[in-house]
Amino acid sequence: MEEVRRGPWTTEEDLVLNKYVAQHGEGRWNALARCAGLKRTGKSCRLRWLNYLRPDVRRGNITPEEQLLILDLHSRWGNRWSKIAQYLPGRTDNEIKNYWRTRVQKHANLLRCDVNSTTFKDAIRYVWMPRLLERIRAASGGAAFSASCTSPVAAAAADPLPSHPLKQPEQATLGSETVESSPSEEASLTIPFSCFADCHSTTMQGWGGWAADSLSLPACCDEQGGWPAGDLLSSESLWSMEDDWFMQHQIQSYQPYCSSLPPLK
DNA sequence: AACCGACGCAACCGCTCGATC
DNA sequence: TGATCGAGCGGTTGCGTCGGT
Repeated sequence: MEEVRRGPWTTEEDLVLNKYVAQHGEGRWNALARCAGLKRTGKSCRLRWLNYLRPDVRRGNITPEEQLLILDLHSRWGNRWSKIAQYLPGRTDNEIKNYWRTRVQKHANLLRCDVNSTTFKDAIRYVWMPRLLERIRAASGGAAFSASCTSPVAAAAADPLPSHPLKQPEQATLGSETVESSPSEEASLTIPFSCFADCHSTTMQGWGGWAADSLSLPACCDEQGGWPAGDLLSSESLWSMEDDWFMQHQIQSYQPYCSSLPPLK
């Protein structure tokens, strides 16, 4: 029994795997590993291909549009990374999972609340996501979104304030492809990748900059590490951390979208 | 320049599920 | 119907990098 290689893949191994998949296609990974002469497990080959070698894998920072989508889909489905990844072309479940753990959970820690707590979910929904919408809208000038977006997220980003005619399409769409959806769960989900592409050139600094400013506010937390007592949105501390424009428009504009979401599981 | 801790990402591990026999 | 195997998923780990001291 030949020893199985572990650890980082070499360039040579990548070339072999690439060549073999190009010639024979994906699947039957154990057999592939054997036939290609790779001293790796089938699992390892599959993972390397899906997460790194696939030609359509996207690299670089998660864009604000992608962040918004991740937050939205995670609020619906939880840690269903592969399912979430289906709606972010070129992004892998591993990448999204890493993003969540490194960025989102970090902010939950900074706020000293559990990432699964209602408090943090509310913060995401009523503070973080509206801020993302604001940033996306500012970066795109609004026009890029309004042309092609049909998702609630995109509609909320594209529509002039304060009205948001939220659409309820029958099926979810992935770019030009239709994605199978169960009516009860995903009926209102249409993902605007065409408009995402429009906005990719406006990639911002990412999570660490402005998001930290808007969420990492220990002063908002009480001594137990939670938000101050009372309703999150009416908290004086929370109000004071956002600018007037956001308070007057963003939350108002976003709430119809939030209320249109299917119940969280 | 050296050290050190935090961070981010690639890769691994254990488990589940479905197909096949 | 149970055993086996391949594939996929979510959680976890290990290591390289980078910034601060």
